[in-house]
Amino acid sequence: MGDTTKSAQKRKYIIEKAREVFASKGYKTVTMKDIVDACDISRGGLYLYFGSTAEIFMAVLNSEVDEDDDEAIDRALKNDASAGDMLALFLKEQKKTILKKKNNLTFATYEYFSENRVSPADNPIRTQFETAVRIVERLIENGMESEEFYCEDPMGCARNLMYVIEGLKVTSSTMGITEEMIDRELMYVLKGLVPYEAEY
Amino acid sequence: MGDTTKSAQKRKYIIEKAREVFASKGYKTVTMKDIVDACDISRGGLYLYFGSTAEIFMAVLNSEVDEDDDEAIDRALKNDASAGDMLALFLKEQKKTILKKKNNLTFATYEYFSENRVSPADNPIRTQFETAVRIVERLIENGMESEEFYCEDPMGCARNLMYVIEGLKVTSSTMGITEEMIDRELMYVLKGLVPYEAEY
Amino acid sequence: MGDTTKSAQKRKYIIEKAREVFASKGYKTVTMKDIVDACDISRGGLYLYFGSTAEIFMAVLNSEVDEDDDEAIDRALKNDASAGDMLALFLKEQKKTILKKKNNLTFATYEYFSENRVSPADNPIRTQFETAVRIVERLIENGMESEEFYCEDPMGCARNLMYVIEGLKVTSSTMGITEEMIDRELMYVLKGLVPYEAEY
Amino acid sequence: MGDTTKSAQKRKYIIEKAREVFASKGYKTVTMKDIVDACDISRGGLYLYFGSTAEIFMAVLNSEVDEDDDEAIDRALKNDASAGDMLALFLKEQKKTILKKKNNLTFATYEYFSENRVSPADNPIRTQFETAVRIVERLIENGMESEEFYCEDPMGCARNLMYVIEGLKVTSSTMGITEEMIDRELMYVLKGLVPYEAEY
DNA sequence: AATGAATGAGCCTTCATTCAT
DNA sequence: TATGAATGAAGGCTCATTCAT
Repeated sequence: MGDTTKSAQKRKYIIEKAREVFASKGYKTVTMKDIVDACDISRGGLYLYFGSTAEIFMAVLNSEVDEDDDEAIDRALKNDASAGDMLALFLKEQKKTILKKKNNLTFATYEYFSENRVSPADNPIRTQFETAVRIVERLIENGMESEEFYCEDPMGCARNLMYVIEGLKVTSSTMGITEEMIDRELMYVLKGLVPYEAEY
Repeated sequence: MGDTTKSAQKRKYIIEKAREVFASKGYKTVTMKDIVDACDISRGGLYLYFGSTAEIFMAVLNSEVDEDDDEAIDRALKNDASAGDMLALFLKEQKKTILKKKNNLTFATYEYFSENRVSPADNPIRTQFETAVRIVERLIENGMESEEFYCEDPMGCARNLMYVIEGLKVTSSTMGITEEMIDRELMYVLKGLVPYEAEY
Repeated sequence: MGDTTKSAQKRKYIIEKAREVFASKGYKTVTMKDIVDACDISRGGLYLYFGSTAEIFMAVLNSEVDEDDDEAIDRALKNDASAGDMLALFLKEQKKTILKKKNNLTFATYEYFSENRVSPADNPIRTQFETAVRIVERLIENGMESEEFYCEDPMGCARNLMYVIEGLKVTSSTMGITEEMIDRELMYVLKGLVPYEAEY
Repeated sequence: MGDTTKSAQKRKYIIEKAREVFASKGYKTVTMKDIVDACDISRGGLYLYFGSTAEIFMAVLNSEVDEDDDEAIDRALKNDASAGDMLALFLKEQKKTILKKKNNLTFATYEYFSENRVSPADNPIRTQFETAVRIVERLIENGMESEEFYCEDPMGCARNLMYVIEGLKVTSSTMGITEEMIDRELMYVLKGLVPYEAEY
């Protein structure tokens, strides 16, 4: 699996370097020259692989191989973890994403999709958002069966949680945020799920 | 109050025109030329008033003189409105902001403060955010006194609401959003406040 | 008549310099930089006046204010010259055009209209060609009235002459030509016009 | 006759493909990349055979192995055709050349020799031109012997005809031309050859 | 022979910024 | 104050040409 030709390797290398550039500068102000410099290749050389920053950015996004949440969730599922543990794990991953400085593409992605409107179905951040909602909803339902959680509207609660997380992400990108602030918000939502006391 | 000299008038005029530009193009990609064109003044003329797009953008932001929520709230307060009505009014304003296409500086502001990190105290969107939280918190408390609302953690609830709104804003800028989607999320939060049934 | 503002003067200056460039390099291979260098202005400066070499070339062509043949012809007409003298004058001008090295736009014009096909009505070289045919035809007819010339098909003869001249022009641009060669061809045509002997 | 090695075959193949490129784009704007693309070979591969577009163009020209007029003329001569028929045949070939869209190198050739001045003796279009003049002259003389034609200056007439054809060629490249226009001009010249009436 | 990745020069175009008027 | 011409830097893109494989 995976093309291992030299060309494919270099493509991968460019994508990696470009991710760093986008993570630190956002999307809009990144130039082909920025990426050329980061990769230490020639101007023309870059054009052999990508024709524009938009193309590179899409390649960067597509290489984000869902390793984050989903993989961790899958691992957790296989381990017969409790719903509470799994939700905690999910939230831990989200926190990591919100807080990480290096390689954080959140804002660049906002910029890209603010400039290039795509249909909802093709919009990866929307798809990701909706997937996350469904995952959380499922976790809540599982938690209700095992009597770990109590919730009158699991789907509504899942959406509420994800919008809060989206709000935390943008807050982090634009105003700065601390781990405590994230914990406080997540905890508030979780409290609404726990029958008698919070255990997050 | 307010400088009414010709110079001040022109400054104001530039700011108005510039707001339209930022609202439609965002922050990063706006050039001095864009603003010169929008204002229909000379290149050199603009420089007499502002030295960069950053400077103009800050002027635009500072001219956003709290006319939005606060003014409406103030009007409402004077009218002896109930807490429920006032919260409904506040949310209506927020909805309007999220949905409006023209003159919507939300994303440009994100871009600006993502690029120019300022200390929390000087960050107007943070200040605005915190002000909004305090207003909502106060409204909830008022509502509890009048037994319109029931809430165990008014501050937590207020913050939850504002993060959801922040999430809705960025969703609107990047994925598109409908009025129904906004209503659904706001309703979910409000339901948690109503003793027995939702009346929003 | 004629805009005398500084801007118009500079425009004129650029056109003059550009003409020299097109005359020596043809049309296709001329770059904006070539013209910038010839004018000794800045890259950006040129763009204030013209957006492309095509635009400049059209401006050069349009500044070719018919001073050549027509003016000379007009002068001649006013002087009550004989048809023979006038035709001789016309041909002298054509010869000059064919032979001149400096400022000869013939080939550049060929290149331009070979690349940018325009409708016959808008094609200046076609218009010029047809005008010339009509002038020659008229001169022949006048010459017949004054019994200087004899010709069974004045229009056919006029066209034949102009196609020969066109052939001489392109020959000059691509193979080189001498004054003698031109004279020989023109003389051949003229001989067909003279009742008994050639007097050109 | 003819090298049949693989290498020579490939050279031939490149020349053929290149001819199409020059015919459709002219000479000056053709790049090595254009030819590489047309041949579907590698960049480096092309350089094994040719070092520049100029070199390729000369190869294309040299492969134009007089198949056109001369061959047809030769065929005609062998068939004991009359001078009138042969001249008609010659003109038909010329017309075909002027009118054909595909594979028409006329203008590219003009461009090449306008840029690269060569001595008259080495200039293939000049050589071709002069050969054609001599052929026509000969045909006229033959026609006089057989009393098909009458002409006081066969060489002058032959040159006149060929310059007209040159004029028609360039007109075709730059302004467009119809078959009728060509016929009209050729007919005009022929009429001058026919003792009493035209029979072309 | 043949490939095609890589380089770097060169042209295009747009902008921020300055400055004489 | 106000203008807008002028500059030069910066980034985009393409191509001729080379070279390791």
